[in-house]
Amino acid sequence: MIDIKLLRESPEQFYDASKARGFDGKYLDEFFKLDKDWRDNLKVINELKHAKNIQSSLISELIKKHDSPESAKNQVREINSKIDSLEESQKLIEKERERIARMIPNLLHESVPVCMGDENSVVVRSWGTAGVCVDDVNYFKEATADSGQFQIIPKRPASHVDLIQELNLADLERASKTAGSRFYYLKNRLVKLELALVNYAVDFLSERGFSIVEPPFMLTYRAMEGATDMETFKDTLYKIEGEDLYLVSTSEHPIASMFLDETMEENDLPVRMAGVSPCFRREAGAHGKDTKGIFRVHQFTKIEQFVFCKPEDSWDFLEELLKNAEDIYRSLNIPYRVVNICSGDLGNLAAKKYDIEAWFPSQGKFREVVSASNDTDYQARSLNVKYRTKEGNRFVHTLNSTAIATTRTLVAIMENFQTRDESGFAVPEALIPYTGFDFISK
RNA sequence: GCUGGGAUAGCCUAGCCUGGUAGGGCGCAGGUCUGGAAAACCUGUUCUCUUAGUAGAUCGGGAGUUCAAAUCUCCCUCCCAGCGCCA
Repeated sequence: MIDIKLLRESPEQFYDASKARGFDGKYLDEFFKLDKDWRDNLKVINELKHAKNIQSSLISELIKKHDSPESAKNQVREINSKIDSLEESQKLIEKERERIARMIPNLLHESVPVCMGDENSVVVRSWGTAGVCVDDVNYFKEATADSGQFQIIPKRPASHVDLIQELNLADLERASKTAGSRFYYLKNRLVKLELALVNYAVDFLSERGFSIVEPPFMLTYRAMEGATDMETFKDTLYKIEGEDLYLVSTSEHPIASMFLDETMEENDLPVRMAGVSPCFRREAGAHGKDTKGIFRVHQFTKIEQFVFCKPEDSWDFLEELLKNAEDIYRSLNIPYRVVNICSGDLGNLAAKKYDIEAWFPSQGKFREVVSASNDTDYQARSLNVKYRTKEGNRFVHTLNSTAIATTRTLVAIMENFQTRDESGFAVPEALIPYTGFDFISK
């Protein structure tokens, strides 16, 4: 959530940020109207309570002096009925103000490109030598701002959908029978390769100072609401029937909410954590997109980087998280580009976001595999996570970034390391110590 | 799941039986003192409000009784111990 005090003090920057994100400022107008009502109401309530407290101590004195307190009692009863009705309407105002305040997006970092639509996001750099089919060369050049290295390949490799069925690496039909579309039974060496990716990412991040966390895979509404933007995302979450529990859609959320309502010590910051968890996503609204295979699924495993830090350090940490993720993809030898996501395509929490998009030669496209965001104090405020300084308690800054989302990375490997004859694919060298084999074929 | 004991400010703790301004300690910050420090003493330590007060709120959460609830009643959550069940 945004800083309400800051919003009252300098509303202009919030109007600017909203405009850049493609919202009109109506909900801000609405907020200010409700906030004024709330404050006016509060003033009256506090005055009444003050009068009540005076009468109350008067009663206590009268009783001590053996005088009759009846008239004072009646006065308190009268005041109480006024307070009751005012507080009732105050509650309604507060609830609505809260609902609107939670919709107000974070301010933007100055380096975020201001525009609508993901095609306008700025390509920061590209890496690796991509295998590009003749038909895709123009797209590739454009998508890398003409700076991408590539090698012409005679035709697009087999799609991962065909390959996993051909090589007996997954059973999609039976998963759709037992669980529905967008589920999968992974099989055989693909399971080992997935476990290798998990272990590789865990080791990689351990060596870079992250502690490893396997969080709860479900969260209460309170924790989930603090960690994410429920207004936008509640339709994408699975709810456990009859319980106040939601399946996590990323370990970002259980890790962010780990310190809910806590005050951390300044010396304990920064905290770097690597979360390992399954991610459950309803993918509502994604009908027709990537319907086949394991590219977009309801359940996958992800290793996530998360940082709690002091406000003055968070922009450096965004670069650190991006570098870690890039280094992982470089070590796997998967070509990619880095994109600075433009204002119209940012989530409400993020002040700035980089995506890493891997090259998928059989789709002839760059597709998102990593998303690294600085949420500044926005998430920490909703979760009430502070740290102690000599000048008082301040909200921490939080950042998150994918390290490896297994299914998409598996697809990237299958497509980029495929043999010309489509009979199999190589295991990236960095993973061989984890798999114990260097090739997957029939 | 059952029985019992708990939850008070960053931490520890008193108050609860018997309703009437939440007290103390530690830690931290500032001050007095000092050449400097320690000790001692003093002040402060959570949240809200643009009339910043002789203001309001706050004792795990919610509801109730009452003029008044940390305190009494009911419901819920979590923690601890014992018992039960269990991969």
